[in-house]
Amino acid sequence: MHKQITIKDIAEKAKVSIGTVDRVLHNRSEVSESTRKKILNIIEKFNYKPNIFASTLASKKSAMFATLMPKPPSADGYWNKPFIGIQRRINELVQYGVQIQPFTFNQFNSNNFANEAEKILKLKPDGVVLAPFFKKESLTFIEQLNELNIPFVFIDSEIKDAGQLGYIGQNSYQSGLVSGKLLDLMVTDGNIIVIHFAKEMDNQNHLVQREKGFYDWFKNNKVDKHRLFTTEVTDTKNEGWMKTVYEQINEKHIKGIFVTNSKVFNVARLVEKYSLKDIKVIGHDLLKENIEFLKKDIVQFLICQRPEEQGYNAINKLFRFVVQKRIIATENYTSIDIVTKENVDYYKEFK
Amino acid sequence: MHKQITIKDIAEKAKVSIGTVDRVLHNRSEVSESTRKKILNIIEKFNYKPNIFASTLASKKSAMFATLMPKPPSADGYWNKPFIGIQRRINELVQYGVQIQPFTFNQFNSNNFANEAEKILKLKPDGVVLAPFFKKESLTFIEQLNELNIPFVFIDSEIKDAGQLGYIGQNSYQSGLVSGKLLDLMVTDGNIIVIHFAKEMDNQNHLVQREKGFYDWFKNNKVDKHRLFTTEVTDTKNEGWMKTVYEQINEKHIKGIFVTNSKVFNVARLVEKYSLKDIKVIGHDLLKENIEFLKKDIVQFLICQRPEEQGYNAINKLFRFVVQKRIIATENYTSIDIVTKENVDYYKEFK
DNA sequence: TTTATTTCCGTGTACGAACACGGAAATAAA
DNA sequence: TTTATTTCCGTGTTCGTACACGGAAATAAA
Repeated sequence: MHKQITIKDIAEKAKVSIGTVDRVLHNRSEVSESTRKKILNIIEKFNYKPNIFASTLASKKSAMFATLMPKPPSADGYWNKPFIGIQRRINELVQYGVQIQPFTFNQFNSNNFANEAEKILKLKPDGVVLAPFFKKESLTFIEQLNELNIPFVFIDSEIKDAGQLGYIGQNSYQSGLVSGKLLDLMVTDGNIIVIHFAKEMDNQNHLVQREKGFYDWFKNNKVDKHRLFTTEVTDTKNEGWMKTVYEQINEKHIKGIFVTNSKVFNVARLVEKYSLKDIKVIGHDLLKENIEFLKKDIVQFLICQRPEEQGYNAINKLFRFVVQKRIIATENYTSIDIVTKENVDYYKEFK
Repeated sequence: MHKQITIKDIAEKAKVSIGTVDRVLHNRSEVSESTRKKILNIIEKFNYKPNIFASTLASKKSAMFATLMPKPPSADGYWNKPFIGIQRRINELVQYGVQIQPFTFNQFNSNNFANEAEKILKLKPDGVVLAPFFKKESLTFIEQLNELNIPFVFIDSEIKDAGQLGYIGQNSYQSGLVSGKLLDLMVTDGNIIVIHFAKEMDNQNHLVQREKGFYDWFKNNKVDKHRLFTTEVTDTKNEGWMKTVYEQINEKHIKGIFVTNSKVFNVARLVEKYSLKDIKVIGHDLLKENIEFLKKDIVQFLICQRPEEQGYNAINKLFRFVVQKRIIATENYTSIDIVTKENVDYYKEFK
């Protein structure tokens, strides 16, 4: 092992005591300018790196992180997945004394979001993982986090230049391009429809971006052999929506469907119910049910973004910054994975 | 932080000295059966976990790992990539005192492999990352590793049940299926050719498996609108091979080409040289040149396996097992990534 | 010059585990 | 009973950093 220089070594080289070096390292109290410089030079020259083991052992501080994400409606819901990754990284870090305090909010209630954010602030955690679902509320939350000097990372979606430690999520526009390409490849003739399953499109910037990318692919590549339509389905509680969509499919000679989020299983159910043939379907995310339809070849492609990995990485970012005091890359666009029947088995499990 | 119990605590509870507890923990020397049991009970009951920081600090042991992989022919060669990932993980682990000793061998010389393996054995590292290119030589190497109790992981390809800590690589057959699906999707009429660029197919089990998967996709899906051909190109030093392949393309009415490894740029050059139109090309791996051809739309898809991540994970596996003494999952099939012009930017960089 | 105040810095202890040394108690051999 | 041998266990030091305490030296105020 390449021998690392220690504080003691530095002290010897600089002909001062360990305490003095310590003061320089932590600007603890006054040190004369001359010896400070001397010590800093040596630190620089010999590339001193504190021994993380001794450091944490001596300081015996432990970090507590908070997460703020939508509450998943069921055990299969999308938002369980980032949390699985978060849990996993936390488990790995128990020996480092890292703890987590999860908070969730109702996706349709911005007040709830604000309340939970308030709770987090009271807790004064050492770091926050945040899905900035409601922009206004997120901004006030972030402002306070910045004031308290609490680092935070965005997950899933982001607000630019808000002082975040980083963002972890997908480039939705770009993933729309991918969907466009794939659906065009499969649909030789006939038209295409984009379906949004969402109660309120306001806070669903992802879906808008994906649609935009999707349309742009056809524009950019000058493909005009199909006409494109878009529709929104706000309520899937009763199956009334199916009829409406089914009629559209028939009337508009639809041969390809792009669902802008993980609710593609709805369309798959529709396809099954009406025994539609020759319809190609693309959607998002590896929900259990989506995978089943993928294997049955009712859905041809799923675009996925490794949500577990995102959660894992979010905590990891905080850990590296807060505990290990490393410098962190801000950017973190997740890969846009193209998943099909043939390779889905190698994405399902999260390593 | 949930307070962890310490050796001192155990000693107090058991009314013995710290040294005794220490002896029980490390079976260092004799301890009377009664006190041993008493201590073990307390350890069990309070779920004692050694403080990893104090432990590593005190023992100041450091691990040394060796790697044995093919020597890349150039700085752009495929085999640089796993090594980049290895380096990266090693860098992260310097503070843990982890070191690495890389060994490479000539892909066309099994003696060279054996020699390098010999060197590694002399070194007695704490772990080995190994690409078992030559089966016979690998087996004798592995046997000795097992004797010396040196854990090892396979990378890229594997030998089943050889006592490895794990395997990290792709399922080649399955990736062949994916290539089949994609190429069929793009090629509406015309025939398809599979090209192996390899000097000796003997040690290239991957390529064989990929071809097999490729063919099987058409068989399984009862697609017989194209005829399939296979050819091998053993030498690309001079451009003579191009003419031969070009003639085949014409004669056999080829509209789709599948290259079973990273040398797909060769075919792309051919396509450019002869200004071929309407030819769809699929290959493997994100080499710089391959990416360029992907962006130019001369290659339509690249199947990729995140080689950097594989290297990273290989070292990580060893680290977790050797240094952190954790239990490790053996299996580790890498994802089969479908990369296209539209999503390549999110695979290029290795995080 | 004496006393008060500021600036500067050395010493000592703690963190929790690893390990070495050697001493006491128990047992066996003389 | 004395000596030798084995079984068992306590004490003390080390790893490298963090941090508290307080003392000496330098400067300012009396």
